Amino acid sequence: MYRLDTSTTSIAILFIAIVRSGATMLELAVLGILHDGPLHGYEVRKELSAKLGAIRAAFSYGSLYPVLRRMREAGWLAEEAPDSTQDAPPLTSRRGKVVYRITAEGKEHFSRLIAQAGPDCYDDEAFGVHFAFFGRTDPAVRLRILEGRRRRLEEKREGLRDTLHRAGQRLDGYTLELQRHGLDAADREVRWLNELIAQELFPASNDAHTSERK
Amino acid sequence: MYRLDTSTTSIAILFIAIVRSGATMLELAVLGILHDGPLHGYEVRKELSAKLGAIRAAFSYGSLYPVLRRMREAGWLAEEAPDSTQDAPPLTSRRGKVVYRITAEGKEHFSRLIAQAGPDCYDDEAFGVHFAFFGRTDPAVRLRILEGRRRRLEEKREGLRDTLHRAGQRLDGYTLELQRHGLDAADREVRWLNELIAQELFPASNDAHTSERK
DNA sequence: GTTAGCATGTAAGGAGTTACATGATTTT
DNA sequence: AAAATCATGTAACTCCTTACATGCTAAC
Repeated sequence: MYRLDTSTTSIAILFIAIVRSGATMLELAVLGILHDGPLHGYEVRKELSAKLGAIRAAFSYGSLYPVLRRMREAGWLAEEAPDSTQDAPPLTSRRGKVVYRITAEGKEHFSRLIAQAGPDCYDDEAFGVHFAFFGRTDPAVRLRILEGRRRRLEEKREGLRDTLHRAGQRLDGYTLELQRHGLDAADREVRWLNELIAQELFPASNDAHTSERK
Repeated sequence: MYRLDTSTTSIAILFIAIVRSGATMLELAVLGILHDGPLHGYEVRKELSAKLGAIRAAFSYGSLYPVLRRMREAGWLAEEAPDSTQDAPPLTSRRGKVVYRITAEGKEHFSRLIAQAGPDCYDDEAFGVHFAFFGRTDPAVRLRILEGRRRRLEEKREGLRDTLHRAGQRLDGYTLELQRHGLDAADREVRWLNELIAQELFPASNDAHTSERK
């Protein structure tokens, strides 16, 4: 009995350790972006800014570079040999570009992070980052995330409607306007998600209104 | 000359200290919410959640309580005497509710924070918080913030359009969809801001389409 | 008399930013 | 040769969350 308890505990701890191992958005995004080919830090930021421009401002170098180093140390990234390509070899002293590529371990880690996709990933930002990498995400996981996000937004909508009804009269005009705008945005995003979910379920008709019913 | 230099430096440091003195969103929000009357911590969170529900999730107690304490120490809040009202006096030992009210200094600080309103306050969240307290904001400052926010969104829109045009073909369908949705949301918010700005400038016609032209 | 909800707090740490410091390469 | 831009990095700090710990009050 004691033995069983102990091993159960160990497994639980291991599980927790895996589940909550520093899955920051930045790490996920870096793995995702390097999936498409090696880049150096500066380029990583640019690509990330383009890919995630819709959902957040650019990451600062102050967070990017340390993360790249840590990810290399963890084995998820490796420094690309600077040879082969016609980059003039440094010749003088050091401090050239450092080109990173994703390793096999890195790809595995990325898949694990994506598949895990817990309730955290229904937040505005986390959802956006996950969505941006849907191209490399399992269809079942895609659906789960879309539905989770929709759920989250529906809750938010309810909260806002509640506030408008129950406390509406004692809120000033600007606050009311803010609630209305938020409610509207949430409504729109729910509709957007509905379309996306429908497309995931019935990937058929590529837009044009076909005569098929439903 | 030396004297002048030294005092100039001192003034500069003091100025910096004032300008960048921990103007967190939470502090601003607490001051704003207590402007309407004294509350204890638990209630502060509830009121804040209602007021800011459109723009962010509830603050955690883990940040709220320490902030309340620091703000009391700074003199912006004071503990409301628990007397007068019919709250049964504690009788036994301690740890009753702690009711906070805003002080005169707190009101001043709030006004200063609002009037300052730098470029930081055009971010999604900071803008939302500032907007929520427009009822206590000087009209000129309101206009400045609305226009700054609009500017910010226009830049974002440009960035997104750029990405769609210049890198559109090498982005996958999901990423494109994300950009389009972001662009749409930005468009909408710009239009919303345009209406708000118009209302600030010409506070007349309270909605109904009057026959006045323009 | 014990569960559930109200209420207050602390300690540790996560995920980033800002500001700084430096060097290489390209443009003017 | 100066200025701009590309490129890498560190140290200190900020703001907030999670997880924990505690106690009071009402309802069942």
